[in-house]
Amino acid sequence: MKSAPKSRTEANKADKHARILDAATALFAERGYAGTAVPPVAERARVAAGTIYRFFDNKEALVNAVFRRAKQALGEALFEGLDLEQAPRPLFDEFWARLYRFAREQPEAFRFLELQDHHRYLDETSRHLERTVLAPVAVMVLQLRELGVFEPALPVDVAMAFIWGGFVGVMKAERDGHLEVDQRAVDAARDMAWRSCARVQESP
Amino acid sequence: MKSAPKSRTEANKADKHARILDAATALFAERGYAGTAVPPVAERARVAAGTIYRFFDNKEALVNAVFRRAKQALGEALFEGLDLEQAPRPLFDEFWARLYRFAREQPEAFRFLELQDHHRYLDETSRHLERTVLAPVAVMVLQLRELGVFEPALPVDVAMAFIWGGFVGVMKAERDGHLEVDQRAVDAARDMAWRSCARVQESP
Amino acid sequence: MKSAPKSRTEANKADKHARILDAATALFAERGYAGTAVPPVAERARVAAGTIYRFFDNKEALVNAVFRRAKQALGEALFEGLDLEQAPRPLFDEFWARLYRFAREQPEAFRFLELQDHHRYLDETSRHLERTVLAPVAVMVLQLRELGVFEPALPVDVAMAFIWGGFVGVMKAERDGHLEVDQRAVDAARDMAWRSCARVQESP
Amino acid sequence: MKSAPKSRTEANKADKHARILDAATALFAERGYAGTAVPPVAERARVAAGTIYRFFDNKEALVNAVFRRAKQALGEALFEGLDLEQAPRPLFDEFWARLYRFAREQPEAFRFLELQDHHRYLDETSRHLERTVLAPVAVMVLQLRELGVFEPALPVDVAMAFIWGGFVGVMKAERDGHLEVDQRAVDAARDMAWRSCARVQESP
DNA sequence: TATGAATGAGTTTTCATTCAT
DNA sequence: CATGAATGAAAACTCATTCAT
Repeated sequence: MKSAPKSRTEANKADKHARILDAATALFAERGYAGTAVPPVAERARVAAGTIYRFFDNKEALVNAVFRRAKQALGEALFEGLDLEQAPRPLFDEFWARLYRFAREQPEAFRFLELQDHHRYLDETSRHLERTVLAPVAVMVLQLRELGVFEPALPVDVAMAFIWGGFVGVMKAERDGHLEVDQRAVDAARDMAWRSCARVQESP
Repeated sequence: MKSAPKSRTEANKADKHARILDAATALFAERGYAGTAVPPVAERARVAAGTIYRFFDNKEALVNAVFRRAKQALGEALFEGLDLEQAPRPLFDEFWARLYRFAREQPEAFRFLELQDHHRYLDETSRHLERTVLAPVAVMVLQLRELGVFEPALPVDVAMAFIWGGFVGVMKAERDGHLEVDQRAVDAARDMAWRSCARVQESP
Repeated sequence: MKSAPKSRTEANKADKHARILDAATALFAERGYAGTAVPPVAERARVAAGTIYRFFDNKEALVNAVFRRAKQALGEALFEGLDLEQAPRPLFDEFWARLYRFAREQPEAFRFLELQDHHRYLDETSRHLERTVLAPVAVMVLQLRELGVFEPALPVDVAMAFIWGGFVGVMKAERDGHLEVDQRAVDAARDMAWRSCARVQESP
Repeated sequence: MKSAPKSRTEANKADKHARILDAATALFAERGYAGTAVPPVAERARVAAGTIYRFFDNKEALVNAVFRRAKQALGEALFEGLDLEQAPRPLFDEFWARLYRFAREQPEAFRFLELQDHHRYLDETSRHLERTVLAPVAVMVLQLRELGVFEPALPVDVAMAFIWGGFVGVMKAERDGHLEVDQRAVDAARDMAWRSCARVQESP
């Protein structure tokens, strides 16, 4: 089921393309888009500066490609092969574990996605992806609310924004040195996230 | 009991200083530090570009001043005159209301503070302020945990990062067009925040 | 023989004028004309920057005034009350002593005069002064040559340039740390200068 | 026995480097360091302004490179292949001729070296070169003194500073229009220099 | 008249992009 | 195609000069 074997040249080319995206992701994540010059990206990717322009029209096209790849990777990390038939709490726990694994395994992509000035350079395609990728989460939240596991009055969009923000906040706190995120901390955050949505048991 | 009236010149000077900080806060919030050139800041502040350098040694000193003023304002908005003797839930609600008011009344300061990766340019004084200003929140969380209102196992640092991140996530979702933050949404987010920490009632 | 007493205001004014010239001489000597900003001159002179422009049309007028005062001072130091009737060697020694005293008592003026980029900003009046002030030296050299004390073939202009340059070279070497100019060194230089011109005794 | 021919590109690069140094030497010599802006240097070197910063970190690095090249060139012009075994007077005459040839063939380098107050921008390496290059002259003077050709009491450092200054003074006088330096003048200056050091014949 | 804050043109320096090799 | 030196427009910053007070 493999795709046709690529020629040496093509493989090489794909390789360079990936190296450029890797380098750009890392540097944009660290210094921001405006704060990153193109030549350092080239250097980190071990290509010439001019080569970047054979793959991407300009710096803005590059950052959009970086964004899309990162967002896609996030979507895959969260949902690929996810068993939606599980009981709510195990499903939620797996979701959280996947989120955390993504943040650890692709820290640059995660961090880049959380940069805040995206709106200045994202094109329509990227913006659309932004809206699409996390859509399954909305479905999950909606279902759990219907099932009576989550608060009936919980607004789905608020819930998603809050939980996502909460996770990001924890990871950002670590980067800023306010916190060390070990398994205990991740679990604590996960439990907070769950409780924030879960239906409160009425005392008898 | 007012302080002595300032001379025209002094008032003017303070004025310019403030106008520069205002302009810089707004533009840094919108475009990021590296993405903002000095002349647009000057133009927005209605001063010449060179004037900025009479008040601030360089662009980095300016962004640090912006940061400090914003952080101070946040601290004041959250804690000034806050009655810590209230019952836990009303106290928490007031805290949340103050947070929201700050985000609404000083949107640029809020946005600058929370939507930027500051670590590249903050100096030691600013970093110290960063650590200091929200310290009272930690105290609050700690007390509520001691009182048995919050989960006994709740790690204070994780809780703060998560709730803060959740709030930021909600405001960011609004800016990104994913959400409209009206009173209902704010209340929903507040309730999520509370539940995320609150001790779960054991079923009998 | 004093000039009419000046009013307080006039004295004050003359004072400021002198302070500005002093400050400018010192800073121009140290940093060069182009390397010296006007505000530091004002600060050193304890006047406001704008005040300088009440006394001098612009920076160029200021540097010309500095030049003229320094050159005049040099002329006076060298020739005022000089007894031209002395025997050649004592006359030469006194001349050298006066030159050295000027370099020591007005080091900034001396150093400023030896800066090399004067031609960029000196106006015609200053240039004329340049040519005039040292004219008496030419006369001295000429006479000594006529008297057979100096070499008969000695070109007056070369002799003046060489000796002046030699003295400057010694003082500059001190500034550059290559040399300490004490009395012994001054005397050695003086003797070199004398010998460089003096008629060589034929061996019998 | 030639070195391997350089590729077009390499030659071109070395060329640009040299052109920039040439242009900078000429302009710094004429207007001083602070008085020279970078774009005129670029224009004279027929490169873009930005190109200068590919070769030199900043303007200060450029002026240091200019200084070193000029000082090296002076050292070579004075000492390369100089036959130290000659009789004192012919050796001195050759030294003087070399000095004059340098001033004529590389007027900008000579002028830059001697007509600037370098101490504001020279780095340690340049300062070291400054002290090193003329060291052989000191040796020469010392030997001639030992041999009894020069005055026994002649202080070497004063002698060097005086003679060097004298030469510079003569060349400066020419540039200032006080003098025309033809062979006769050069010879006259050379003889002055010699006499300034030479042991005086006692009358019998 | 003196002040010194403000100005904005000019300076040094950076960097996205091109193009000869 | 890939390279990376070169470009020049734009950024950060300086400073001679002005003018409201």
